[in-house]
Amino acid sequence: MKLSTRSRYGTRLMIDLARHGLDKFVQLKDVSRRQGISLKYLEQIVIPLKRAKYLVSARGAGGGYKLSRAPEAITVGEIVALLEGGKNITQCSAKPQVCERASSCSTRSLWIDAAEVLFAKLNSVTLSDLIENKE
Amino acid sequence: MKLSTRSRYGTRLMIDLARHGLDKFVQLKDVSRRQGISLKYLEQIVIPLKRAKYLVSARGAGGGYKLSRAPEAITVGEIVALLEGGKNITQCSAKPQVCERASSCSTRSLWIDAAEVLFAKLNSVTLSDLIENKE
DNA sequence: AACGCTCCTAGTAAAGAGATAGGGATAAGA
DNA sequence: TCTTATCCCTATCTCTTTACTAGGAGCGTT
Repeated sequence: MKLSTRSRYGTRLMIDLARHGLDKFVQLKDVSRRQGISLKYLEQIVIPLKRAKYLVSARGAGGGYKLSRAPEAITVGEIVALLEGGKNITQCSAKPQVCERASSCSTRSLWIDAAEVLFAKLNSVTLSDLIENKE
Repeated sequence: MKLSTRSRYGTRLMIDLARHGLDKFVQLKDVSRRQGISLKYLEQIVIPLKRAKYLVSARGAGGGYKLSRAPEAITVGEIVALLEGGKNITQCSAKPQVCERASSCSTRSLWIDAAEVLFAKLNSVTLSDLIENKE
């Protein structure tokens, strides 16, 4: 029941871009230095974020990444859902077939409801809400 | 970001006891059969629940377990928090010292708030709320 | 005394987390 | 055109956790 480093680092990466990359491309090298996260690890985390079009990239010297939308239009919930691989807290939420009891299980709908309130909270916070506080 | 089987099985165990063990002791063997969970695994899951006084046991022939409180007085949130080892979604929530950035991290308080709404939801549901539905 | 149950301690296989490593593709600038 | 900076892709590796399985000791009822 712990958030993975992928979600947490991914969120920090996005906040870093929101802080420094509104107009220009920001290099992962710099994010790595500022956030204290290994460059090679960041390179992996950035892939799904790029595929999902949350950011755009430029290759070659002087390249980097920047947000493809305004920070106000990107919620933490979206980032977490993307990097965690879904909005579910249990396997049976999305795939009832993994448990033969799913159809009649009184706990299953609770796990689904719980995940819903969790992501409702995360979706209520945008990147711009998190820029304010100093590093 | 997935609930462990310990929490999920533990919750089902407690519900099973709420259904069948209000007045008498129920054997884990029977819970195992009804819930389709290995007896040996249940024996492990039951330990923290017993230590935390959510249930009482009787040894020897005819022994077993039963709830120590009314089903209305036990919430799923308590069970999950116990079996997951806390109400936190990140390590840094309870132990800021694991991350040198904790004191100034704008995401940390978000992870804490998110865990709070999650457990608020789980705490709003008691065992008796879950007995109603058929197995 | 025999049996049935809880209780305690180990062990273990598989998966996932959290990285590290090496090099290829691409584009800017000298 | 060459060099360099950067993204991009794939593979590998270690460690921890998860999800069990196993064996037997302790205890109490019958």
